[in-house]
Amino acid sequence: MANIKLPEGYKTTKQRQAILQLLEENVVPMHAEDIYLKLKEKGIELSLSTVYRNLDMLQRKGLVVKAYMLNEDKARFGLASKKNYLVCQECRKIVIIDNCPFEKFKEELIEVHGFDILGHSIEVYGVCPECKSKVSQNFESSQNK
Amino acid sequence: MANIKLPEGYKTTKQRQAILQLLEENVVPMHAEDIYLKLKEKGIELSLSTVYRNLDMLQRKGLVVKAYMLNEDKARFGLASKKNYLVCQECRKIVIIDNCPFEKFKEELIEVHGFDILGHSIEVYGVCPECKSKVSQNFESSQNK
DNA sequence: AAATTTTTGCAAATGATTTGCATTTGAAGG
DNA sequence: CCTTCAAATGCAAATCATTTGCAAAAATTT
Ligand SMILES: [Mn+2]
Ligand SMILES: [Mn+2]
Ligand SMILES: [Zn+2]
Ligand SMILES: [Zn+2]
Repeated sequence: MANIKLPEGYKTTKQRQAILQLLEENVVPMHAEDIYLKLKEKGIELSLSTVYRNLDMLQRKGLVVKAYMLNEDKARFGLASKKNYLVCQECRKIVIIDNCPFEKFKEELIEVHGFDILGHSIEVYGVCPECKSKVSQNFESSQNK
Repeated sequence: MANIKLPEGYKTTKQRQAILQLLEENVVPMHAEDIYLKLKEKGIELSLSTVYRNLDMLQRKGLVVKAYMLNEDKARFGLASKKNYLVCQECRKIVIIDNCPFEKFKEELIEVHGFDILGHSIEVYGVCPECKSKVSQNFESSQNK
């Protein structure tokens, strides 16, 4: 069901497939433990160390990206294709930024600093429209009492 | 010597001053333990937990930024003013990106996604000019034997 | 279906970060 | 200076995410 091709020499296991599929379904990069728990719920037998081992190898192979979010101390994992995003500070919702504006910027960096550029990651923190309206409602009602 | 004003209610201690000064001197965001060791070397008496406690409070107050670098699992800490940077994958050198190109991009994000934007962080991974030439030297000499 | 290689689960180890608590230090007044 | 009190420190112990060793299970290959 997961349409991601495993690198040469790695076997297809139900645990590995399930992890990849879950990452595909989820826009929000997940904690290792969340992956473990969600798959358990779905009735898939696996262990937390299997989750870690798979994420680690997928990351080394470039299929998965490991990232830390603001004010969090455990890693999140997501498919490498979903790398630039907006994060709502209220509800943790994530919106993928496509048409990444970085490409234009890249040229400039190469020119100015002489770096060979291998990759990048952009995180933008803010409040999503839904939470914005919630917050102003709360503010209004607190004014009224 | 450190020219950073502490937030209201916090006392000036030699440990705190030393940590801030070290962060000021260093372009590269540092591991908590590196801060601890470097200050010990300089003859300053402090403990690792003091380093952590201070970094934590400075981060909550917005003076310090905590970040994880690619392929590292422990946090680095740097002054908040030095937030967007280039990282050399070889030597870990960091080049601060000033004239952050994000501002132009911001408008677009607000318009398209309706987010209120509170902050952002950009990390670019690559190889610096010095390491580029080292790598090609190594390559050439390995070809010659 | 036997042989080979990879993967898994479990329990134990690791290592960064945090915390409790007794003691020291800094700032403010007198 | 001296006193007072909150804030900060050091140390040891605790926490908790992540890693690892090893024997058993599963996937590929013969
Ligand atoms: Mn979680
Ligand atoms: Mn270090
Ligand atoms: Zn939201
Ligand atoms: Zn370099």
